[in-house]
Amino acid sequence: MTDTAASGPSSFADFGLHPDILKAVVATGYTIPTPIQAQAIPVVTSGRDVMGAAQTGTGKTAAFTLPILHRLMPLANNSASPARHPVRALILTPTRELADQVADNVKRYSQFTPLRAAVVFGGVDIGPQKEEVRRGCEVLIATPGRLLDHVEQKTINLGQVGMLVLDEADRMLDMGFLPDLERIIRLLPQQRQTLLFSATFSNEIRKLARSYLTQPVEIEVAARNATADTVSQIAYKLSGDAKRAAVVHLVKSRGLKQVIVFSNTKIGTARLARQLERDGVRAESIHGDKTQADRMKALEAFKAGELEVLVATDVAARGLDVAGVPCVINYDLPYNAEDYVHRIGRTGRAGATGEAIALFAPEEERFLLDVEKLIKREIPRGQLDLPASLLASSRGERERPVRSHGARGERGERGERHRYELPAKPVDDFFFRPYVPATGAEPARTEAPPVPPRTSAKRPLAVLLGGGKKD
DNA sequence: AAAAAAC
Repeated sequence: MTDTAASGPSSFADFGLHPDILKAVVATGYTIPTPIQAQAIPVVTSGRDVMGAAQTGTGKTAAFTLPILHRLMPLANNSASPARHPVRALILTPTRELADQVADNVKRYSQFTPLRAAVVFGGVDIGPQKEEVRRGCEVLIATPGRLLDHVEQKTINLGQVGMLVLDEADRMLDMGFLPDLERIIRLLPQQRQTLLFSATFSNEIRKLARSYLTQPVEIEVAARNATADTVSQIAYKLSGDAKRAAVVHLVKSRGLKQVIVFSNTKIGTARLARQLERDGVRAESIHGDKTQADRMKALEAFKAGELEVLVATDVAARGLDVAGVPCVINYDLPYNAEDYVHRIGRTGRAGATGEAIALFAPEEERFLLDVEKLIKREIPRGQLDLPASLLASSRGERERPVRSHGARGERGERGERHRYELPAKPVDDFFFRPYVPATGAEPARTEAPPVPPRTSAKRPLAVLLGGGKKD
C-alpha cells in the first residue's frame, strides 16, 4: 500500500502536462483528477515503471494515456512521412472492444497535438488497419493476436517502442495470452518504460511484473476486490423461470434505460435478448460468437441510448466504459466471484451512483455467498413482486425447462414440464447404442474408441487418446 | 464450467 493518495494534485493543471494535452483534458470537461490519476500521472511522467491496481471506472485509461502523450511530445513532429512516426508507445488490451475504447481516448487526448494513434484488433478486415498504420503512429493500441499478425506481415515494427502498457493484465493471463505477450515483449527494446494494470495482484501477475518491470512503483487506489461505495447492491431469489419476467418488470416498472444484463453463456445471452424483444423490451446481445461488426453495432446502439437492455457475456465485464449505466443485472451469477466485481463495475462509474441487482436461483446461492466473502460485505436480499401476467407468459413460452438436470429433488414434482424438453443439439448416437458388458466371451471389437462430444475436438490429441493428465 | 482471442 502507498500512502501518497491523500496528497495528490487537486487540478489537472498541477501536473505540468504539455499545454496541448491539457487543452484536450479541459475540452473533455475533466477538472479534478481521480485518485488513480493523481497518483499515476506524476509517476508515469517521471519515467518509472508502474504496477497499478485500480478498479475499472476510476479513470485508469486517462491515468496512463495523459502522461504517455506528455512524454511523447518532444518526439512529435508534423511530418507527413510515416518513417518519422514510428510506434513509440504500445498499449495492449485483452478484448477488442477495450482496445477500440482506449484508442478513442488516446485520439481524444491527442487531438491538439501532432501525435498519431492507431488501433489494431482481430475480427475485422486487416486491410484498413494496414493503411492506418502505414501512415505512421506514435501510439498503437492492440489486442495481442492481431498485433502479431501485423508484425509477421511486416506492417508493424516495434523496434522503437519505449513505452509498453499491459491493460487488464490479469484478464490477459486468464485468457491465455501469456505466450503472445512474451513474443511481443521480445520484439521490444530492453530499454523501455512498462506499465502494468491489473484488477488483482495474483501470484501470476507478480511473476509477470518481476519478469518485465524494473523497480515498479506500486499504485493501489481502492481496496482490492472491493466494490464501489456508490453502487447499491441487492439480490432477489427467483426460480430460473421467473428471472426473465423479473428483468422485464424491473426495466418497465422503473423505466430503466441502458441496463446491462449479464448471462453466463453465449447461447443464453442471445436467447434472453430475443425473449426480451418479444416482451417489448428493446434489447440486443453482445458475445464472442457474434461478428465484430455486430458486436460494435450492439455497443453503439447501447451507447446511443437506443436500447433499454444490453445482454452480455463476460466479454463486456471488464473495461467497457459506457457513460451513465444506471443499473447492472446479473441474470446468472458468475462462476468466479471476481467476475461479479468486474460486472458491477460497469455501473457507478466516476463517482456516479449505480445499482447492481443479482437474480439467483436457489441452486446459485452458493455463488452469491462466494461473492459476499470476496467483497467482504453482505448483499441484502430483496423481495420482488412480479405481476402474474409476466410470470404466465414466462411459462408459456418456455420451450424446455432451464436447469432441469439440476440435482435438486423438488424438480420431480414439476415433472409435467419435462414434456417440453428436447435436447438443444443432436446427441451423438454413441449414447444410444446398447450397453454391452465387457465379458471375456465378448467378441473383440476393433472399433475406434467413441469420440466424446464435440467440445473435446480442440483438446490435445493426448487427451483424446486417454494419455492426457486430468487434474 | 464459461468466456475471450489471429487467420
